[in-house]
Amino acid sequence: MIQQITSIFKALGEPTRLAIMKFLSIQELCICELVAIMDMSQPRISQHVKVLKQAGVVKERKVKQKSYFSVNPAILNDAVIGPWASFMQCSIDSIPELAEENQRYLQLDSNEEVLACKNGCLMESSEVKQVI
Amino acid sequence: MIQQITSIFKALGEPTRLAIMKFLSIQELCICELVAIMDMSQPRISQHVKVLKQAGVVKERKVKQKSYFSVNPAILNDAVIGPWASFMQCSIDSIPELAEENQRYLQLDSNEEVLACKNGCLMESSEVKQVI
DNA sequence: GTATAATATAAGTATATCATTATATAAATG
DNA sequence: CATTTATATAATGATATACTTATATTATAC
Repeated sequence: MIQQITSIFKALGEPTRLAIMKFLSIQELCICELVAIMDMSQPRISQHVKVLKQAGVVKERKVKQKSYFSVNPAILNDAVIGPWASFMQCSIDSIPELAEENQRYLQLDSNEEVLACKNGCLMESSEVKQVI
Repeated sequence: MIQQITSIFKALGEPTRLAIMKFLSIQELCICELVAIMDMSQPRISQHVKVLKQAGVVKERKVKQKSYFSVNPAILNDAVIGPWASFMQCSIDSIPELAEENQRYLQLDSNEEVLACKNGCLMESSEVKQVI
């Protein structure tokens, strides 16, 4: 789960790839067209497109020896916001990668450093905002 | 615009920061509590929280000498998906950072490399998917 | 089958990000 | 005002990502 989300956000968190996404959202394009638009080397474009493809935000269509890319149509909903919303809304119990962190979270009150830290300002501290 | 989106996606595209976001979504927490939960050094936590804060996805509340952090409540809607949706849905004309790329995009048909590339497979190529 | 075309991969370098250790700042306490 | 507390910053080293150049792959055309 965490890996999927970081993969998507990492892929989109880079200016060149973001620009590529923008153009692919308007029109299906092949590598050579992206090279012309972005005015960058072919390997650079191929590598960035590969990252986008591995993150699942673009799809490939091969015609003869050429590769046409377009954005995953679900990109504005499920493909990007879906995993993010699921992650933020689900119970931490359901996130295996955070099992140890959750154990420590549930036992914050018996943590020595935190107890020491809370002495004196307990009244003002953490309000529970949301319990799912 | 691009800088804002890459800033947000970069901030969220890292496992440690994603985990921090998850815990902050449940409860406001101070640095020492995050240190205990994540079992990481204090500077490491402070640095990651700083990245999240600069991206605008968490907010800070200072009480005495302590800093409490919580997620920006709009994070599931406006703060993350808003800029992303705006970017993907707006006209490219309205994105100053892509002005040069857009010029080349609009003149793809007179690009020699692209013309050469299209000879022979023009029929099968790019279908316009979306024109805004 | 050889040559060309379109894209992908590899290797090397440069840069950016992450993590650690040490130190600095800012606020509160005695 | 010196000391402790809580957090922030700086400096360094380690790792990851990005970019370039060169080469490999894959498919078509001759």
